[in-house]
Amino acid sequence: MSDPARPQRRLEIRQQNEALILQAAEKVFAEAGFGGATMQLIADLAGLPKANLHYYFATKEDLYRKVVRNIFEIWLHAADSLDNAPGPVEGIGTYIDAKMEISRRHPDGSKVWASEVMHGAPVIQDYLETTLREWTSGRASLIQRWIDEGKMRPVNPEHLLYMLWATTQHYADFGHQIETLNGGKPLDDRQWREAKDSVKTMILRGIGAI
Amino acid sequence: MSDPARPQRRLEIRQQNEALILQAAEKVFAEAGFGGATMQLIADLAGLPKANLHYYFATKEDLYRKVVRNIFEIWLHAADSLDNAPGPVEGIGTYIDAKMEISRRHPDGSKVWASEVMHGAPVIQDYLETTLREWTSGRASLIQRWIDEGKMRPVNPEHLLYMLWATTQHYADFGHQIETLNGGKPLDDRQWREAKDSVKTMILRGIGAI
DNA sequence: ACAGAACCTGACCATACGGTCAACATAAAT
DNA sequence: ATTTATGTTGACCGTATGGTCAGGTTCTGT
Repeated sequence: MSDPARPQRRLEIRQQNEALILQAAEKVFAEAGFGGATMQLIADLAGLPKANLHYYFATKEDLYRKVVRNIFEIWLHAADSLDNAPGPVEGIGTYIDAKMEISRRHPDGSKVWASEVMHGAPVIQDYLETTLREWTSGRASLIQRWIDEGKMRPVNPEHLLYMLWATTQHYADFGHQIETLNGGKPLDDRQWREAKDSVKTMILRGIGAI
Repeated sequence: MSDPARPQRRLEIRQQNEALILQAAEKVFAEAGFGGATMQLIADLAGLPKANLHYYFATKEDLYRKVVRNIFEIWLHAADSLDNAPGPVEGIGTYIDAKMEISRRHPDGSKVWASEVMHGAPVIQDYLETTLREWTSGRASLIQRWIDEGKMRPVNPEHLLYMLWATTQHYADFGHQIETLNGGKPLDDRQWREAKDSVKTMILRGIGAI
């Protein structure tokens, strides 16, 4: 039935279904990997018939591609905290907070990203070579500036960035292992705060910023 | 043809073929994930007919299970360096060296392990709950002892262990990303030395051991 | 009211995959 | 020399999966 009160019905439906599918896909890809994921599973989780998925996303690879790019965007935005910071304590401190928060709220995305990179970045390679490369060299310069200004000890900026990525994403990618070592229970609020504090303290002290 | 000069022919063949298959399997599982890997691919890489794989390993899951357990063993042995060390500088320093060396020489194993844990540890869960849990609490006590003896600042031992795992394994699991950011070339000897030094310096300084 | 576009979906298809098996080859034991 | 156990392999099978499509429904502009 046509509904004159909602003139944008078509657009609405499209956006809603695409979001539903992408959300389900992210979870299934995270849990099973690209090869292990099935369109049927994603369809079931999204509550749509499988054929409907193929109406919005031509192929499984196409759907996967969009999931990965979505994640990449979120990743990049987290870096805004690094810029416009007066020094490493605020800049890197907030960056760690932001990335830890993503690991907590968005673990599936982190896993899909890790999986993609581990398998040689078949669909995101171009982004690695352009966007990520620029991003990295930009932040490396920023860190170098802080070093030159005497705000932290001289460390290799690239390896510092790797350490930031590794440490924060570990709480998402290896969340299951951490949960198991935590007696089978996910970290609670207090434990997440402790994790953040530990990471921040060790890294900021490690670079001589505090 | 029978060869009386080699009375152990059977054993030899078995060991050689099993090793060949496990080696090929590790690579394929690392590159494609469990779901994406096919027995045919593993067979081709091992230079054996597919049916032969099923003679030595009943199912794909069985083969995968053995690959994962192999890796787990290597992992645990790397920890010997932690024990019998007089303090954190030597203990954690050598541990980082050992784990970085594994990441460099055995990246496929690291990826398979990461993949397994990311997907909820379907085949290694029991090991996580027994062996790894004991291992972790043992090393956490060791670290706590060092703290009590004033050899390092008070930090949360668990989170320090997570940081050690995350940082070192990152060079294997995200090796492709690092390679891309390094201009498409793998890290050379000098760069690996710099990576090790960076990690060691930042962490040891981060815990106040140096 | 009507036409045309966008959306929906059950049924279907080709393929690829894990796994089996029967027949054979080689090695070891007697 | 003969028998038995172990290793080898091409051909085959059932199933699950990604993807298609025809026919239908709902929406939107005129």
